[in-house]
Amino acid sequence: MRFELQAECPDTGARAGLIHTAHGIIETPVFMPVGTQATVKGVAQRDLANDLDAKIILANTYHLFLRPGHELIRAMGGLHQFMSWPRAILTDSGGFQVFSLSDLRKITSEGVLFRSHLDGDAHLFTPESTVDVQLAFGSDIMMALDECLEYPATHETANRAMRRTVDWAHTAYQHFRNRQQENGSTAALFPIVQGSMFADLRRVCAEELLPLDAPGYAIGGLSVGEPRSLSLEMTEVTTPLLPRDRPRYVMGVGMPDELPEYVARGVDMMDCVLPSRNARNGYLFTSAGRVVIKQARYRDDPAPVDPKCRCYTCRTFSRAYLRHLFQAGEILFASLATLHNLTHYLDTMRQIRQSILLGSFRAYLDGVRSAAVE
RNA sequence: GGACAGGUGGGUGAGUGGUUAAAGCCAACAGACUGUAAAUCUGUCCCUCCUUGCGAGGUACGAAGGUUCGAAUCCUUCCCUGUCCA
Repeated sequence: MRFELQAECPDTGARAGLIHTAHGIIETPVFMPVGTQATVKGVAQRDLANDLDAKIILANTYHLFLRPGHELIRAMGGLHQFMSWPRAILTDSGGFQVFSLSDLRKITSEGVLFRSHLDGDAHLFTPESTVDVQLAFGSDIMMALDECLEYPATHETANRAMRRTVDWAHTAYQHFRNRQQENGSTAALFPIVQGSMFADLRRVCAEELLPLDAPGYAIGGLSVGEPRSLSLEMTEVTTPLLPRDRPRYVMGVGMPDELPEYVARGVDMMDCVLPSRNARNGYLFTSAGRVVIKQARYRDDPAPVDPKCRCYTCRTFSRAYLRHLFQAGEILFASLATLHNLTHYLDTMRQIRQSILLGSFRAYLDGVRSAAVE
């Protein structure tokens, strides 16, 4: 994996670049649709590749390890072949499940002991094992196991979790390099900066991860319930510490109008379940703000969801029809809504990238900010 | 015409003398959702009023009467529905 920096905004931290992977080139800044269980819920791979033109998607180590299992995926030719997705795949390590499944796990210095949410079986996830599982998947970008904390957390707790995350990252790297020598994997492994909402911890964490000389760095532990301003603040204190010539990935963000804010702070990669999950819950993102399509006001609205949107859903269907599908619980709704929301996110990122390349990102950002004030 | 079984809030359906304006589910309405245990979850869901409170009135379990301190619950008559028999 190689990162090629193409342009930098003179007024902000925004950058445009290319990530070269074994499964294609990723234009950055990029938004990565989340496909936890080897599927972006409601969207066929054909639409992901054609209509959406997504260059990379996410999948999840914890979920795919439990079902169908990494050995099965390996036997099926790897994750790309298994799910018929020839483009890039980033897999999260299961670190987020430390947070989201906090009732079902126990953390030790060795790793995370999960009790499966499916059948209660115990599974120990370690920095080494999660590398091995992701190697079995054949992920293009693998994530190091980290400890994602809830918010709020005390400085002491955050420090302990951050220390553990650093240790685990080094352990994971050592293991990964050994494996690389054995099998010549072209995968990249990203360590994750933690430290909760404490700038000093974020700094220490970043500094201690730098010796890994990783091909990319992630900022994790955000979007766990903290005020939005804090997420941006933590990003802002961290990105300047990360290597300029490596992609930076902020995990789990954000709302559409926050995307350029992260980009302005030097972020190249983002992912979030909001466009897909909210779509299924009747909440659509548009160029004019949100359209909660399930609301009664759209009952007889013949307009498209977003007249400015190029997606199949907006080109073809009325708000009234989409609301009807939602009300009736029709499965097509999830597909059409998710296709739209992801189009909105990906097109937004393409606009952002374009503006950086053209040198007009500052104006773009100001436009987004003044629109938010109105 | 006769015999049974029934009629409960938008629907379904509990409740068979007293914390019952009436469970649960569904529908409807509103909200939440940020490296997905999510096609999930939460709230509201008879009317009116206010000092918005486990607040005050009013109306309500087919209809009308009755029994009772008290009735969706017991009695009488009527209306309606379903099944069966003529």
